[in-house]
Amino acid sequence: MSEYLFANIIIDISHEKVDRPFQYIIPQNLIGVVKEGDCVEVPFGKGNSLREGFVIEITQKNEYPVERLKYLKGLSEGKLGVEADAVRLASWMKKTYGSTMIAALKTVLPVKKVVKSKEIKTIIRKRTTEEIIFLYAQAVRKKQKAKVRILEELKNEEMLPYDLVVSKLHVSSSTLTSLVKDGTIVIESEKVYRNPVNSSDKPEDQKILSKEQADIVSEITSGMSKNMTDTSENGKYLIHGITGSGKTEVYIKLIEHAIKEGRQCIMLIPEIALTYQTLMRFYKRFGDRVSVMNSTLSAGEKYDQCMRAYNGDIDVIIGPRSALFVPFRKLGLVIIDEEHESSYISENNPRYHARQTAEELCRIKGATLVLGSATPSIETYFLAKNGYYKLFQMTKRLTGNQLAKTSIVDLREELKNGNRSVLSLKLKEAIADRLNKKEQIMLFLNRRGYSGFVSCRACGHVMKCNHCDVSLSRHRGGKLICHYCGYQTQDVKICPECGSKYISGFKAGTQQIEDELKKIYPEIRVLRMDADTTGTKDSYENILSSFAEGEADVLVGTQMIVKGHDFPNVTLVGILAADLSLNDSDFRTAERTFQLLTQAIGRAGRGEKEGEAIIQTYRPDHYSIIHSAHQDYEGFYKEEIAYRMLGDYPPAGAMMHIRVQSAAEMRAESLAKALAKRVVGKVRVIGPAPDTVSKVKDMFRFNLYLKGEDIKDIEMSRNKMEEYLETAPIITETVSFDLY
DNA sequence: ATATAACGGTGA
DNA sequence: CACCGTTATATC
Repeated sequence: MSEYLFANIIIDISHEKVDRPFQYIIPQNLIGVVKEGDCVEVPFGKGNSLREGFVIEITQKNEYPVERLKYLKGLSEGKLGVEADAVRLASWMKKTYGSTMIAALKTVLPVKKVVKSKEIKTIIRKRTTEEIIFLYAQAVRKKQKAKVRILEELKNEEMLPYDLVVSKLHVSSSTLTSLVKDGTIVIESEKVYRNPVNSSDKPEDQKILSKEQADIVSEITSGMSKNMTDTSENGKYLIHGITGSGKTEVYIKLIEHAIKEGRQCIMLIPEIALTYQTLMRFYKRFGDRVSVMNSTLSAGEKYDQCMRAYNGDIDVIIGPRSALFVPFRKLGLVIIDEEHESSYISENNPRYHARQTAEELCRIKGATLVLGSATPSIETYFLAKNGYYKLFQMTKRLTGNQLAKTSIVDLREELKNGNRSVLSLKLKEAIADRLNKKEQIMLFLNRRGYSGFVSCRACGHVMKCNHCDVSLSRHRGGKLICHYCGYQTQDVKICPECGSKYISGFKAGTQQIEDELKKIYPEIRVLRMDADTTGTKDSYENILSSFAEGEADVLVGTQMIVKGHDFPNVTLVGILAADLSLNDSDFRTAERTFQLLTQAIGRAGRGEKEGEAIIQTYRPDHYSIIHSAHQDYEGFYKEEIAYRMLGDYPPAGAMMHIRVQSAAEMRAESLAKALAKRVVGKVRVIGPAPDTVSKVKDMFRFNLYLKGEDIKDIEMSRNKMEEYLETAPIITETVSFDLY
């Protein structure tokens, strides 16, 4: 320890490797003046030439002998606007999510990588539309599916981006070479890349907005324009629009407006929903001013994208949460589509939440934030109701076709009537009907939360914790444990509600369903999609596209099948056990169930034909199921928010989840207990208790929950815990903090 | 980035 | 071995 204060500084971040901070002494007169995230001038190198750097940490510990440290020169006005903004954002992330500054910087700054410049290839059509149509018909006849897909696109487009065709249309390079050989197309490299699809000369794409859409666009754009002169107050909006109400068109208009004002846009999309159709709409409108980022890009390619943005070569970036950190100089608009999606929360450190981070980014940049969803998260909707976001409702479907006719089947009745199959009578009939009509079916198995909870097959009763209103799960040794508070009780043999002996852990996988279907309809062609059948991202897309091509009658799957893709020929959606996710042990289960069901129902009847949805459940009276069957978000919200208020769950109060992992069970538990003692302020501690998955890869997990009215108390408690962790003798333990 | 140390080849 | 050009290395 010494009497000095030191500043850890990163020099000239855009050029240097980010992971090397240098330490300087803060001179007396600057103590209290220099803050974390500030841009400062320091003498650097042998010549002591003055360089600009960013303060990432202020500390009393010197990592280096004091005699060899230099003095910080002073504050710099920091003309590197983009970098300074990034550092500010990183500093906010560090504070909010409790990561290290280095980790935060690494996510925020584009990591410089030596890039072997990969040429961008373009496919150019060499035949007339008539010839293409002829070839298309020929391909259909020969059942050349890949060729059909590409020719279909070529009917309308003179040229297509090569990457997009390969990745999103699943056309292999061999297919393309054969097309090149017979002279249908040529492939050109980026050097001579011209973009014929210009935003201005494509008037047929300028769809006329409905009144609903136009009103939203005009209100948000006028706010954006005001923002040009006064950036102190940036607009924040939530668009609640049912599926098919035309949100994308609104986004496009908003982006156009921002570009007209010389500003750039970031549009976040859940990775899984990045479909070819959606992308093409943006390409057609914005040509080469738009760029897409996805997880298949290499680090070098990602860096390339960032440089293009930095140099002003593009105006729009579309991508998953990491696209938020693309360094635009004059960012004017951030759009987050499907705002409620869980993929917006980062899994690794810093565990940032894209919505909150976007909000801070917009504040720093004076940019407008637009959130969109058919089923907004309760938190967001709550904030919108309280005026924090301006709320817009889009209630009309553009196509005019109706939402799927939805019915609920009570599985308890089915069992009473002697049907012990996973498929109810009504669903079986509907399946037979669709098979007859050669229409397609999706069966959705809500398997989330299948973690050994115990339910009665006769009455649907689920064993619950007496203190938490969450389900208990069965553990080895005949114990039922609440993973939320740690409450334990003995396993039961007969249902305490109805006395039936049909009480057991619920089991049903996609495999069983496939077997069952094959038994009843031997001819049926089934495609299965779950974590087991989709090892790679590619196989996931392959299954979806072969289903879209009509290669199967039924698609059976878990969550993944309800997102993204439109299948116009699907007229029946069956939800096999709607309440399974209700037995998740966390306060957001009803919300997730509602969202999933709403999305699943929305899959039926996307084309011309009318759709039908059948929800099978043991809980036909549960509000999340009833409201989703009626597609009634508002009704669901009212009940859900009342429940949150009652239990002090977010958004009514702040809540944090702390997970302790250790190879030794005892150590994990005792560390969790030690952490619980560090809590300060008005904070209630719940737990520690073993996680639902109590052991993963030989690491035992314990959870601790903090609840409080004021988020500051919780943050303070977290800081205390982190302080403790620095001194604690931790060997194999890891701790993660997660703010809800 | 940039100064310097270290390296390494060349020609007298 | 002095001399210069290249390359590796550390910068608090």
